Amino acid sequence: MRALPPDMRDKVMRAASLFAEAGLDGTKMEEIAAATGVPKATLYYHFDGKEDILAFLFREVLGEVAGAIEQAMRTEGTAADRLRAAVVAHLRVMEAFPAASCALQFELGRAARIPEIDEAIETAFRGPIRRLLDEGAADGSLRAVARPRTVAVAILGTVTTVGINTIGLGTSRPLEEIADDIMGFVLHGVAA
Amino acid sequence: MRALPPDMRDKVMRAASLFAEAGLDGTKMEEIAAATGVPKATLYYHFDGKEDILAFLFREVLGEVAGAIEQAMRTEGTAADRLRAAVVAHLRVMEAFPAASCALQFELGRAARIPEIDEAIETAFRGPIRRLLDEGAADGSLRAVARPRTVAVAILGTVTTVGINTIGLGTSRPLEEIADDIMGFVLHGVAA
Amino acid sequence: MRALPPDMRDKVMRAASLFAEAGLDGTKMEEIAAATGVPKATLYYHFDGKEDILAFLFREVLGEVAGAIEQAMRTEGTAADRLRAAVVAHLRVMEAFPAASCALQFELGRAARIPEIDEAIETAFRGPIRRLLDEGAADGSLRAVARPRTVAVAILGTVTTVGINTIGLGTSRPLEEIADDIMGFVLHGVAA
Amino acid sequence: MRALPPDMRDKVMRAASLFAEAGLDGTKMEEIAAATGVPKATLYYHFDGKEDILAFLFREVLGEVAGAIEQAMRTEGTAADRLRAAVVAHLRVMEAFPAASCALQFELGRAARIPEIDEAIETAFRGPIRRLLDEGAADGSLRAVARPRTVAVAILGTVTTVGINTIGLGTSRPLEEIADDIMGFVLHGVAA
DNA sequence: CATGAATGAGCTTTCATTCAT
DNA sequence: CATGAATGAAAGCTCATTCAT
Repeated sequence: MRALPPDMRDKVMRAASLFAEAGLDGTKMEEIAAATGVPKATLYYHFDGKEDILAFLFREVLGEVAGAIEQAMRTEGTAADRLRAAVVAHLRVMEAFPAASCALQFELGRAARIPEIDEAIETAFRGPIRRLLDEGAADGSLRAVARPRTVAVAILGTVTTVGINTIGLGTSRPLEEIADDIMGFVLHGVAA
Repeated sequence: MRALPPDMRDKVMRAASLFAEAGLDGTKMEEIAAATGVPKATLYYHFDGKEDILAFLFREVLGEVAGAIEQAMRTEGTAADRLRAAVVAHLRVMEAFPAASCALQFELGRAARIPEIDEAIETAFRGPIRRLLDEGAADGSLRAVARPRTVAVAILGTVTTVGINTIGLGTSRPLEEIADDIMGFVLHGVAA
Repeated sequence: MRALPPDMRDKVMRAASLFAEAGLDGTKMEEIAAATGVPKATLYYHFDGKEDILAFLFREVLGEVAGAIEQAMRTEGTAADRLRAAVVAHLRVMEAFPAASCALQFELGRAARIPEIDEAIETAFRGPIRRLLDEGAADGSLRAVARPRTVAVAILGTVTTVGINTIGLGTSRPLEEIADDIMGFVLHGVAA
Repeated sequence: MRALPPDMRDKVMRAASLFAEAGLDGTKMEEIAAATGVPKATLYYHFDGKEDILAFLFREVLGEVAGAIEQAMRTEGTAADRLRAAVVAHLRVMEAFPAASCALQFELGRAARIPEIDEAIETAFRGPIRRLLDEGAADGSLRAVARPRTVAVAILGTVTTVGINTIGLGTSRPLEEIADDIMGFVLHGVAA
């Protein structure tokens, strides 16, 4: 993949909804060309192929998420507060790039096999969350859990699944409300 | 899809890992024929096509899950106890059919669009869990939540995400231990 | 390449003139399909690709030549007589399959790199001619040459070059006459 | 094609081996650019296209051959002597430009269709040889043949075929020795 | 019932070529 | 003059699906 001209990035981002709708294999280069306004051959000039375009989209979204969560983690307050901020940040990215987020979620199964992507997920999500769990155990705002990695995965699963089920599929509820639902569950569980 | 000869079911189940690895589009009929030992044309005699084979696999797994969860729900004990039993039952099916479970998870994005499948997921998962939440609120073992559907989705997301991350990807930890992790999170959250 | 149905062989032979006209790269599968009456996909069912079709044609022609020359070599008479018979046999094959012979000649440069083809040429041409040179030295009808392989190559070059320049390019002179010209040169050279 | 800068000629000659290896169609402009060190677009600035580059190479080699043979023909001695000198000159050019000579030979089938090239071949090879045959008949060093054109073609076929089979394919035997083999055959044939 | 053989319909990818700078 | 960037126009090949036996 070559360095992209500045305007190309935005054009290519428009392909996200295609991947979200139809997946990698279901999306034809012709369609990407039509949706982005970039001729097929030009896409091949800049990218190594369809898969490379999808990987680019993933990198962009994961980068956004990583940035947003990182920023949330620099917030004042207890670890619990910052966990909420991180969840909100994550949801906000899903709101800003709904199509790409859906694509990421739907292709995640396959995407997670690509080491580069898995690493990016670790960096963007699991790592920060795990750190928050540690800090929360220290500052007393969260309880110490036996397996932080598993819990981080659980939180990630909760946020993305609920996120896709609401934001991703067009149900436009206020983002804060969704965050409340998620945080209620994530913090207190369902026990009485 | 015609009624299957008894040995065919087992043969066709062997195709699950192909779908799990490569997805619907990435799996060729030729490969299914090779993996199952059933000639391509014979598959077409019994099934309507590739998609029909995948749907068959999904139906099988979802049927198993539905059965297992239903059975768990008839257990003695509080709603919280039965929730645990349901989660264990779900994980047990994932353990019994890892490839098909992965396939289901990975193709879920697209699969959820097929009404028949979405309905099956509602019947097998979300419905029972929601009922348990209601019963728990009644018997005092679970707290009353504002949006039971969202919480059901969150629990489902937790179980499947953690499940795929452990069972699906080959990490063979004892199932009870994984269930403990999940239930700790689902019941009590991460708040101190 | 699968075993060909009997009628397919003849149909595919019709592609020879395309290769003769335009070469391997200049001949499109679509054109082969049109010329043979066999659908593109069916060609791919039987052959591994364009190159495999050309290789098939070569094998057929080289097989014919090998057979014809071998038969000529079993003729009565001196080695010189049999050399003439071999040349005539070779020319007769060129006359029977002019297009394929041209294709073979024109693609020979590249074809000769394929070991299988080079071996076939050795078997069909160079070997028999070399044997004739030996036998001629023995029976006194030909002179003993220092490098039989080089002379065999020279004879081959003479026959094919003259053959292509006459038969291959449509000049329809009687074959015996061409053979006379060639044999006059091959036997006696141009010295006074 | 524009007038070439002096260093360009040598750079472009380096493309000969590509054409020899893969032929006109099998050689990509990108590869020519890489092999010559001249950017693709710059090649297009100087040449009309790929074919024009190949034609340039042919013209260069054929020019060399024509010059060498012409010079050989101005030699003292009988026509037979000069025929030998011409063959040696031809072989010497093949030795000096092996790749381009191979390319010429391999693309000859197609090249011969281009009138300009065919004319060049007539001028460089066939014409001079025919003239020698005439002169030889006159000075008594060669015999009078019925069809001088056919014999010229035969000699040309002999020289190029043997040449490619020895020089072209890397067998580095002394050139004079090869010439001896060829002349032995060309002058005296293989009759006892 | 089961299946080997055949094919229609596309899709990705490649590349020669152009052109603005 | 020289060239990096861009693209129109194919073409090779694949694969789901059909059907005669």
